[in-house]
Amino acid sequence: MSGEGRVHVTVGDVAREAGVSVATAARALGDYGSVSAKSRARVEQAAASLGYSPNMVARSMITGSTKAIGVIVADIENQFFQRVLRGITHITSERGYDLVLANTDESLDRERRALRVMTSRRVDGIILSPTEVADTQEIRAVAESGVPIVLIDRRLRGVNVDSVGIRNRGATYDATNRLISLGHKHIAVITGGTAESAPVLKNATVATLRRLSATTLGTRTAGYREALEAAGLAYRSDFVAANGFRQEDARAATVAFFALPDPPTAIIAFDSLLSLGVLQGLRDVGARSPDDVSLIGFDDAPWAEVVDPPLTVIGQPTLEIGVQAATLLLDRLAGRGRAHVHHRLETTLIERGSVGLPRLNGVRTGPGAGL
Amino acid sequence: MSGEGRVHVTVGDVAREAGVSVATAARALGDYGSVSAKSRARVEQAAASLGYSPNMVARSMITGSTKAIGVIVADIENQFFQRVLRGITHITSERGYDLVLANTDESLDRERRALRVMTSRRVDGIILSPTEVADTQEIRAVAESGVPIVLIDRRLRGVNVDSVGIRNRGATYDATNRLISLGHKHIAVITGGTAESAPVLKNATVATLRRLSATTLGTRTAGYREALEAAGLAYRSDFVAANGFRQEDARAATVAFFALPDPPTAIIAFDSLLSLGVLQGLRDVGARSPDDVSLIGFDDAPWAEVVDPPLTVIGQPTLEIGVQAATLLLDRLAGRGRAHVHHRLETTLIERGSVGLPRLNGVRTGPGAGL
DNA sequence: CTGTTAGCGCCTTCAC
DNA sequence: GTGAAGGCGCTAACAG
Repeated sequence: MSGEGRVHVTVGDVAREAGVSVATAARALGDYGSVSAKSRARVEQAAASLGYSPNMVARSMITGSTKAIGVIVADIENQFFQRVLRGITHITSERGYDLVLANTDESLDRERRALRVMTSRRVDGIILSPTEVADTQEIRAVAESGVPIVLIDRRLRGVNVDSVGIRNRGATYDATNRLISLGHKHIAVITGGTAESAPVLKNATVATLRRLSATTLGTRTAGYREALEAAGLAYRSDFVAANGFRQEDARAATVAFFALPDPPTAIIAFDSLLSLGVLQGLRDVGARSPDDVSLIGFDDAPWAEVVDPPLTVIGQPTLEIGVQAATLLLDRLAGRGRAHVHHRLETTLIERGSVGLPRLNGVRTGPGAGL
Repeated sequence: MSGEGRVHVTVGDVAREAGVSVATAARALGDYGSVSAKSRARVEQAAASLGYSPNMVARSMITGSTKAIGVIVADIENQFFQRVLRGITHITSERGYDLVLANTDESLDRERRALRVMTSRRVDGIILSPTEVADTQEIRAVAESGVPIVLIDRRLRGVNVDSVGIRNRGATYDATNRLISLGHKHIAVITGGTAESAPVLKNATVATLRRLSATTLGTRTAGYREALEAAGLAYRSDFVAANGFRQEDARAATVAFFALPDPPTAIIAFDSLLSLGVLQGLRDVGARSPDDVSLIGFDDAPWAEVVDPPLTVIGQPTLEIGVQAATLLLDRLAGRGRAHVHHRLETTLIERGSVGLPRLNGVRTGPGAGL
């Protein structure tokens, strides 16, 4: 066994050692109230010699604040959330808050559990990237219980909390448009949606998609559809893949696209992991980008520049999303209460080498030169 | 403002509502002791109608266990730690533990702070990836205070705690050997070390490197040096880059290699982010892999297969490292105390397209065919 | 500036 | 099986 079970030094111990009262010791140790320089010195010395470590759980109990922020992400392995996480820690660690982390893997059930964990741990606030089919009921309940929540990436209709994300519809609208302007008429999207959302993403009307904007995917799909419509291009549900958000799923979807009698000449992938899957799928079927298909990914990953071909992407200010989310939350905790806000940050189309003219009957054609 | 400041329902409230004593309510709610089915039902119903949420901080205070694990990683943005984290959550969430996360960015000071945070929060155990120049003093103190610690990735001499990592020396030894067998004589490494460790990594003897195996980098460098020695190849300190662990640093180091009168014909990068930097640096100087230089990366990233060229890597069982670390820790918490162990997992050289014959005077030569 | 006292919400004896 | 009382370590209020 490992020692005789953790015995901690308390303020009382320090006080005794320093020859002062618990209150004075606590004041010096907790850095509040006023303590004479002399007492403070004695307490600090006693604390050091005894190896005192403040007990945050006791402190939290009395102050009602844990100085902890709950972070619930949909997928830890996604580049996007890692950068966001870093943005969050930048702010929180600077302001003396620690993080309790939970991963939902896009599972609604785990999201609920995570929410309960955070409530139970009495975190001071929560930063949450809701799953696509979020349980607004539970989120709303937590928010109403008085724990500030900031949603990232996704916004939820009917839930009155802050949110930070990007202009999803505009981003895909612009990207789709870029492809259309090059002459592409057969543009497919890999949404990353799962079995639950697939029917909606594939068959709902644009109006419905926009209304159900609980989902990032819905909104992005809407932007794509709208660009198609604006250009008078036909929409085909078989060009919308929604078979999962993992790399392998995107790979399979890509292969499936090329099994179609008339494969798409361009593909937009809704996140960086999916882009990777498309690249693999392309290899599987022996297609080359941009010669055979143009490809636009979402999220500028560190590898985007060195893949073959260098990937054209819709860049999101990921770090900034985290920074803003944390700032919003901590400001609210600091009492600077105000109406709830929804920050929509801008994206940038970063053009590299994966977009070109459409290939028609084996010949590349189009109104202008490639990118 | 957001409501009148979080008022929580307590066991007392539930007890009153259910018409039982606090003790009985607490027993039903906390699921311990024995409660009649009837009381339990009434308590549960009262809890549900009141929206009771157990207060973990109060519970922790009395039980002495927070059911929380502190995870301290060196770099959240590194692929390696993300996978490890996922491995950890697999196990911990299943066994009812939550995670408190801290990032050190390879800063010793932040590592100390993180350790203090974890102590203060009274986490039940800690999983830590120590910085290269770890403060064994502080880590040892925490371990001796009775909080179990499991080290990941890196092992620390003189600190008596569990650790999980890979056979670092063997991995680089084998990789270097592979290159040597193809005829490479000028092999460089990008260690990712920083200014502090650079002099040691570049100039220490192999024996010293092995002894100071606090560091992964030291051990990896030792493996590289030993392979060189075994083959009778000269060691050159200007072939060892230790100018930082960021992508940009590796890029700069690569460019610097090619400014040498006789650039290396092969490069080994010590982690996946560094590999990416090398790839960029290669582009900067207009060198192609594997024609101009062979490249071996560390850690099989999701993008390794689709970069140009597909990257040959030393694959680590990252997920498994997390799983084993968490399992080790929780088993120890469960009282299954035993001697401290050091798990060294095996790596695999995954050969793809970035390794070939060395280029000599503009002509590729070597004993065999390329990979 | 300092000390005393009460109590945060829960679990744990200890009686009954 | 149930209830009453005590206390985990700390801070908040109030006197001095």
